[in-house]
Amino acid sequence: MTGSEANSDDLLVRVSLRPPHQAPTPDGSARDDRSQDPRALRSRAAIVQAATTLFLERGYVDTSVDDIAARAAVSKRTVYNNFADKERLFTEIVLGVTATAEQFADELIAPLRQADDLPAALRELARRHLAAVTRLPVVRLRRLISAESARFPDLAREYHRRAPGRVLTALAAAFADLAAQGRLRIHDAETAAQHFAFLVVGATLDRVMFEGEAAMPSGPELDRLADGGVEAFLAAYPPDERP
Amino acid sequence: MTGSEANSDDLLVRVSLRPPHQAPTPDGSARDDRSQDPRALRSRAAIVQAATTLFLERGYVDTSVDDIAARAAVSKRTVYNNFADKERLFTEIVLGVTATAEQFADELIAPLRQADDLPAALRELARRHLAAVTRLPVVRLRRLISAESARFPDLAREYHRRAPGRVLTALAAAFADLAAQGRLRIHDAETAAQHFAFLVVGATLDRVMFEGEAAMPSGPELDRLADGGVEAFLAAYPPDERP
DNA sequence: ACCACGCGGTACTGTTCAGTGTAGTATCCA
DNA sequence: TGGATACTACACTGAACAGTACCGCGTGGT
Repeated sequence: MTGSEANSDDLLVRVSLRPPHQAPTPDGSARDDRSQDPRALRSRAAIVQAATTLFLERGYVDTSVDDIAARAAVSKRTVYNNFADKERLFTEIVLGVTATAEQFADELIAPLRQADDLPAALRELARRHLAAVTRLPVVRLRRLISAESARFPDLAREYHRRAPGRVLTALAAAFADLAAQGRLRIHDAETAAQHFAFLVVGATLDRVMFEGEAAMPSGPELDRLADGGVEAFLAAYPPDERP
Repeated sequence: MTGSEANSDDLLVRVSLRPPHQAPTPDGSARDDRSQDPRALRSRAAIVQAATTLFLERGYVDTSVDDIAARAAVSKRTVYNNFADKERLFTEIVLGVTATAEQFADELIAPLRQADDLPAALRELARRHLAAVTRLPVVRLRRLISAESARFPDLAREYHRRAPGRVLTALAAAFADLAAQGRLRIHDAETAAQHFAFLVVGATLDRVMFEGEAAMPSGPELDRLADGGVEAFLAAYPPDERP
């Protein structure tokens, strides 16, 4: 287990351990959902961990259920006891990851609203954003989901809406506020948010999507790239001085 | 065959019909390369057409050699007479497409050098670029190559260097010239090129990579997006007036 | 202490697919 | 016209893999 290996922990994967498995008690009787048995919970967690890692490392088709079971130290039967089939396992994992991405987006943008020094806040935001987006498991997730967007179109849409899209909508909302306060000269907040985001992450993300992990820029290089994007943004959308 | 179907013609696929097949005549005798027989040429072209379409439609793993042979109206055996294996067929096709992308990049940037009205030339360039990059087969190619970047790392690097990368280097060179002529206020041409490209195509490309063909913006919408990117770029990197 | 149930192990089914072998046919070129 | 060669059709191998069946075990709840 080398240090450079993709670890699902990196994504803070905390997939719901109480799946909706069946419709909740349509007959009214107390539910014997396997969601209570600690054995089932342990197995389920192990499967999710293993599957997340493997899907990100190898993709959907090149990951077999046998591989997942082996890595989770669980029998294949147990996988199928917890997940109806491979597709549901995949979608559940992606949606779990998506939820954490959504949370990240909100936390990323929040500081902007009470920033005294707007340029400094934007620089900090940009650095965080670029660092997050170029992390290896995130890049792999992007590759994976876009590749499978034909097989799982709804899933791809949902991911995009809640992960990269969420950053843009939150950013646009913050920009709109700042514009209303007269602190940023912006007429179309949504466009400005897109420009900001892709000035900062566009080129690097594109490179990393194709060139392997080897081409990953160093930390200082990432900061330089982020700063360059912010500089261009501030030139295009100049902040008004504080009154 | 519906109008919305991906057609490999869209990419102007003209894969080399004279493959390097074997090392050229190591024994010195005149080579009987199958590259002369019109039967072989016809088969080879049909296979390339079919494989290009199918790989773009379904991806690498979900396209079987049987499918390719059937679509090319050729026996499977003929496929293997022309290409050593599925992987080589794939790489040869991608490299062929890459070559046309490379050519497109050069033709896209060329008009910039003799432009009288620089902002107008940039707007025109941006519209062309965005339109090209969001075309369905191109998007599918991006998905495909990034998805297979683990299986074909060299191929992915090569594609990126020669297709999206080529646009950036050509643009950077043109910007550097314009800056030297005092027509554009730029200190780092490479950074400026990246900013220009991703202001124009970033957000749209990202959306289209995930959301299916359904979410593809209309032509006028694309133009609006391109114009918005150019406007922001010109604000950040103002052109000096012509002397 | 009991026993139900989730578990591991293993073997199995059915299918898909890359790649090969072969024998006979059609096309090219000299 | 004849010899070479690429072609088709089809059968086949071997491997991988999703999903199922079954059995015996051992943990967890009561």
